[in-house]
Amino acid sequence: MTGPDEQQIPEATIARLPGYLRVLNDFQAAGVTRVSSTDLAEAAGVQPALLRRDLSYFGSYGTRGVGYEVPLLVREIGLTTGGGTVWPVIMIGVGNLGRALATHGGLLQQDFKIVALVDVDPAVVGSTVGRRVVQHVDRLEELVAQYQPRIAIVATPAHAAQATCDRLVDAGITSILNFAPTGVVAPAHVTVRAVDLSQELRILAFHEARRVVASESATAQPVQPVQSAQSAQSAQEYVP
Amino acid sequence: MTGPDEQQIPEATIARLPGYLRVLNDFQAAGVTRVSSTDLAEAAGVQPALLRRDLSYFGSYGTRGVGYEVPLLVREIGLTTGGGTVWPVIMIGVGNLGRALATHGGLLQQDFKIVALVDVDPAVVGSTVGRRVVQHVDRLEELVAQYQPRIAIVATPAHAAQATCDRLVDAGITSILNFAPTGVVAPAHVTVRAVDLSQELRILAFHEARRVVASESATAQPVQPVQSAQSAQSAQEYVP
DNA sequence: CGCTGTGAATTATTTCACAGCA
DNA sequence: TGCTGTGAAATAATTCACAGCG
Repeated sequence: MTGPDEQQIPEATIARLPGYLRVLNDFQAAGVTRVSSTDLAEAAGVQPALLRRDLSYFGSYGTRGVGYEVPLLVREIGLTTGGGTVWPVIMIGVGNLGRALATHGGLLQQDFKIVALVDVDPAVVGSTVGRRVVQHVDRLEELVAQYQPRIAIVATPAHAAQATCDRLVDAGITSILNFAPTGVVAPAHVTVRAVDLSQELRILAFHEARRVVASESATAQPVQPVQSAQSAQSAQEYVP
Repeated sequence: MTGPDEQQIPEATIARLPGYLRVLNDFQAAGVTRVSSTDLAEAAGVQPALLRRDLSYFGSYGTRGVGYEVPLLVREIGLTTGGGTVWPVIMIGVGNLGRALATHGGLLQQDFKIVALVDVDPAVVGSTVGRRVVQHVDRLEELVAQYQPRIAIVATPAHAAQATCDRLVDAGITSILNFAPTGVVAPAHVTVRAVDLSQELRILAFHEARRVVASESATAQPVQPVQSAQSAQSAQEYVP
């Protein structure tokens, strides 16, 4: 048994790293080579102490009295979050949303590459989306074996999501980004992240509904400082 | 004084409510009228105790020894998360992603309605997307005044996101769902939620990168190199 | 008896605040 | 001097475990 020494990086920290990387890239593009935790934290929308704590999990990349070297930090966080390699990704479901995602610059960025697009609809199979010909879902296992993706994007209708995920997991996929408007369960060794548009809207609606109540009843109290929830990621991992 | 009873509902709980509502709707559609915290929790992917705690913030909707009445719970959570009204929503940015979102069933569901679509691109302005004619962004303030939306969906390119949000906030928007691949800042009274696709992928990549390191140190057996067999494991130096 | 609702314990995350180094 | 890195404290979120009611 390997000892329990492996510093466990908090999930909350992990979820913030891409954000740090983004603002660091902006700084770098602007020619900034050094940045203090205060400035970086402000740009990223977190407290300076939290930023320092987050970075400290990876080691000492700052210089006391000076700050952090932007290029160094970009490289370190980049590597930590999987940069430096091109991750092959398979996408299941090429409807409106899938098509938008597949051609969306954000997903095609540097470190990720969609190696296969899959759908059931005969009207879609065979068409070209973002330079790739959409394959029939029957070939899913074959395609996974061929391209060896570890990450899959599921953009199927709700009713097909769970079955699709099961097949993906069986085929060897270990990370799933689920856009289907339904929850999916997967074995513990698989990381599942869900992005649900209507859920996000509901959360906003909740806050709006609260605001109405608050402003109606607030005559003496200052308006509820409804904290703005920056960066919302709902991750649901199957826990045994 | 209204007493100290105004229970502050944890943000974490709020984020889970839409998920509960979804599985409750599924149960209801399946004709289930009662459900125990254990069953509901399993379907929602949380622990039973957590579900009970979450629901307890809203009052006692369960019956000891029996469980929860599905219709009652659907109604309560629905109302809490803004159901029962139709929330007008304005969308800024009608590119591939915006178009997909606008026509996506999830967003058009029951409680939300896109009342205006806005873009800058002359090639897009004037076209019809999901029964709505895309308006020029110049009319943004006018449209907000006309339809009184409180919620806005921002699906512009990164460079336009902050300016767009500023205008929206000035116009009176108090909730923003940001799909632009950049962070935006807003006054404290505005709720901002961000959905960033590439960030989600990076979080998955982080976990994948970790898995490689973990399995390598555990079995001394190198795992299948990812496609371009270059240094996929250069990220193994984060052991402090 | 079975299941909810919840105080208490536990765990996770954030913030404070300051020692220590460049 | 100025800013990082981090113990210690504070806060938030989750889980345990069981009293209490239908």
